[in-house]
Amino acid sequence: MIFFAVPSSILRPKSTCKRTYLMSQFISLSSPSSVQSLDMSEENNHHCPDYTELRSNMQNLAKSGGITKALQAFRLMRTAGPGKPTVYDYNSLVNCYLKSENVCLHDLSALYTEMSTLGLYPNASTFNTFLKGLNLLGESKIALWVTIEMCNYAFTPSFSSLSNLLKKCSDSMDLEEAITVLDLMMGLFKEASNCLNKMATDACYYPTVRTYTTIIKCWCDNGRVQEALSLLSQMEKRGLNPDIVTYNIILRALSNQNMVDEIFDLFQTIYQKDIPPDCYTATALSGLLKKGNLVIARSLLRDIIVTCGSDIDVAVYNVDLYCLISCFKFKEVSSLIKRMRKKGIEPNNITFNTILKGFCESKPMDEALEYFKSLKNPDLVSFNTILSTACKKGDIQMVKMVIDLMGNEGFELNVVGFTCLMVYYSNVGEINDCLDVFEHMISCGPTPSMVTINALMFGLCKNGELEAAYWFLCNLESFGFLPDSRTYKILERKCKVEGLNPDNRIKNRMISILKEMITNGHLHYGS
DNA sequence: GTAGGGTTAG
Repeated sequence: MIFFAVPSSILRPKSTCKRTYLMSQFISLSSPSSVQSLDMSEENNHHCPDYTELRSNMQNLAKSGGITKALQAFRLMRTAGPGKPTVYDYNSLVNCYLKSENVCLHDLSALYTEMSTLGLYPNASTFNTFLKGLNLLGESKIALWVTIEMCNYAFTPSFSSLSNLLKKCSDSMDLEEAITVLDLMMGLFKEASNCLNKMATDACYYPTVRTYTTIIKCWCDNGRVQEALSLLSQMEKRGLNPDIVTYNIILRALSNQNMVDEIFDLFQTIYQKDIPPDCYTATALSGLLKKGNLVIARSLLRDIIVTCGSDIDVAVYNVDLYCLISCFKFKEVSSLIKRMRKKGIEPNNITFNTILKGFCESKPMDEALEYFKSLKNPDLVSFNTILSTACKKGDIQMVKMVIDLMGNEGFELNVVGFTCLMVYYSNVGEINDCLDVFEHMISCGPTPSMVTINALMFGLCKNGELEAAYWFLCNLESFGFLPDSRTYKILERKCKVEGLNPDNRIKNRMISILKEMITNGHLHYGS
């Protein structure tokens, strides 16, 4: 609710939005036992506010700037059930307070203290929200303290928030503080290589193949394959020979990014060095399959399976199965399963879910559902697979049925399920309901992922809400998210379709939108 | 007893 206050206001009329059957169903699914009777005041003895009502009351009090009453309302939320209020509620409290016209350091400090009093464990958004408030107040010294506290909690401040802080410190000639911020900015980017260099100069801590591999994995997981490759050559220069584990990690990253030439080079190196590939080498190719490079992936996979001989495990069979299904070779699926069992390898849930996905993508819905019902132990991924298909097809009856079924089987919607629902709503043009789902995630969890963010970005663009999409992109960081390459691509593509120059379009639109938001009192910070 | 790797859903 709070997170999306601005774009919602762009999209919606002032009247309250409708709650569909589906919305109430999944909200009750995500917080099944949170509704309890509670007296709010003596005059209101017969009224029993639920969690949503308590939260809304707390938010309104915080927005009006009455910090004492807002904190009382926040504490009252404890009566709404175990685990309440959540850290999301707490972040919402702080965010609402920042929207009031009475923001002062004393109150902000009282709010910070409340976190430890109630034993709440902060998340990255908690710190980003406080930093936003301190930025608003121009309190750079305290902002630096909060940033260090954020690092102590093992969260990483964004580069731009550090950059902003650095500017503030430099402007006020706080040289010592500016150097501290600069130091923090340099851990973000140079920590790993500095650490390696320091280790290399000290014989006692000389980095090993495993040390390098650990860091290479970190780079790969963050999509920084080029850095990973340069680290690979650095370790070789230092006389450390990468082994199959190192190569598998790099191969997986290359495969995920569809870097075919580099994959061939890597295989050439592996074979030249006479390092035999293993099961992990085979499964590292799944990214290539997902990118549609079926012929190359299958040929490499075949070679590996021949080399591995009888050592292949269930994961390799699953990737092989993925190949068959991607090539629509359903008739060969049962013989593969038979081969697995003959070798004493029992198919697992991943095997069945891979087949289910195949049914969902290339068979009529009733056949997919039939296969789903035949599963002995469907897990959350099975449910999400069928839910995703129903959502993509815009089949509301099926969506309802799957959600009801999940509830009956004791499964709660996770971030993937919620994202599927957002996709459904944006596909059928119900962008307000899509926003409702997103607001629900922000307020009550589960925490949205970058896939969720991009699904929303896609939904906004698809429904012609470019202004909201630009606003959303430009404000992501303030709320603890960093746009990835896909986020930008979605906007770029939309601009191309409309024959617009993305740079000018974004720039001009943003200026006018921000001006309008400031005029209307929606935006209180940054610019 | 001690460091690093994979396959299914958004």
